[in-house]
Amino acid sequence: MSVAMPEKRAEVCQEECFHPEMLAKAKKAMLPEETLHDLAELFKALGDHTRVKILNALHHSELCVCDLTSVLEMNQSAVSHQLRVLRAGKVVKSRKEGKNVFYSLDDVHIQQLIEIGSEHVIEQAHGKK
Amino acid sequence: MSVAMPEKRAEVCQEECFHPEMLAKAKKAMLPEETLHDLAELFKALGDHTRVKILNALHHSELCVCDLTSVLEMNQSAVSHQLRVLRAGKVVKSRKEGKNVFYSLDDVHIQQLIEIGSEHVIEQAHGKK
DNA sequence: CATTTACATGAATATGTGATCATATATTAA
DNA sequence: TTAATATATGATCACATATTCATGTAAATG
Repeated sequence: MSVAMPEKRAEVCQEECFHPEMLAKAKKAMLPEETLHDLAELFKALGDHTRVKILNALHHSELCVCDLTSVLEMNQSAVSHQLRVLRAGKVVKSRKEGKNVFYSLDDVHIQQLIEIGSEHVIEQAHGKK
Repeated sequence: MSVAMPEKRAEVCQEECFHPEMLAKAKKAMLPEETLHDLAELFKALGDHTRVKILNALHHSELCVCDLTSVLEMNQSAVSHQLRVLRAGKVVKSRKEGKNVFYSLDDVHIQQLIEIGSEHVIEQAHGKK
């Protein structure tokens, strides 16, 4: 095979994929590139075991870095590095008080994301298989 | 390093970090490890530019793979690979019809995650700096 | 049957990322 | 000032992951 085969594999199916109106509609309803980019970055910031644990710990109240090292049972450096990612992704905010820095969830959206996400995975875990 | 330095750096701050009750409360309220793990995997599945774009395209209606290659302007292989990740993470579901496979968001939670996440990043982008 | 179409997937590669170690900075105390 | 404490951060390394290429598979069609 593959000696003189100029016919490349179809990059897009040729039958207009059954419902071109839906396709056109979907294309029109796409969020702007920048928003999609930021959205991916947001979820990427949430998409790590350590960071999810941090957010879960911050769900009810602010905590300082060393509180978090205690909850997570991880060393301070690792926690700080992850907090940096969460700060950069506007997922948490920080407040300095003396030698301590207190972290909390950035806003109610983050709380909602954690809550809805938890509901989802818990539902998946229980039955519904 | 490490000749006679018994004094290791404090792994946890020594003053009980100002509010030990909050700490105890946070520890108690932690979701089970398994849930946190699944939650991180869920967000990880959402945390990619290509996959966010796929979910955005699927927001209003199901689409087949080649519809998606058209919306994303990516080759079919790359799209299929990402769909596999979304399937594994229970983010989308699929339905076979003849030669085509139609994908749609798994449930309303996923829609909500996209909506709330979008709100968040749009708010961040507009002012509020 | 053989061919085409729509999709899935293994391998390879380049890039991204998390934990650790060492160290820097800032705040407080002595 | 010097020392100690709380946190931040650069460098490194091991590992994960996204895209591409090539190929496999299932359904429809001739």
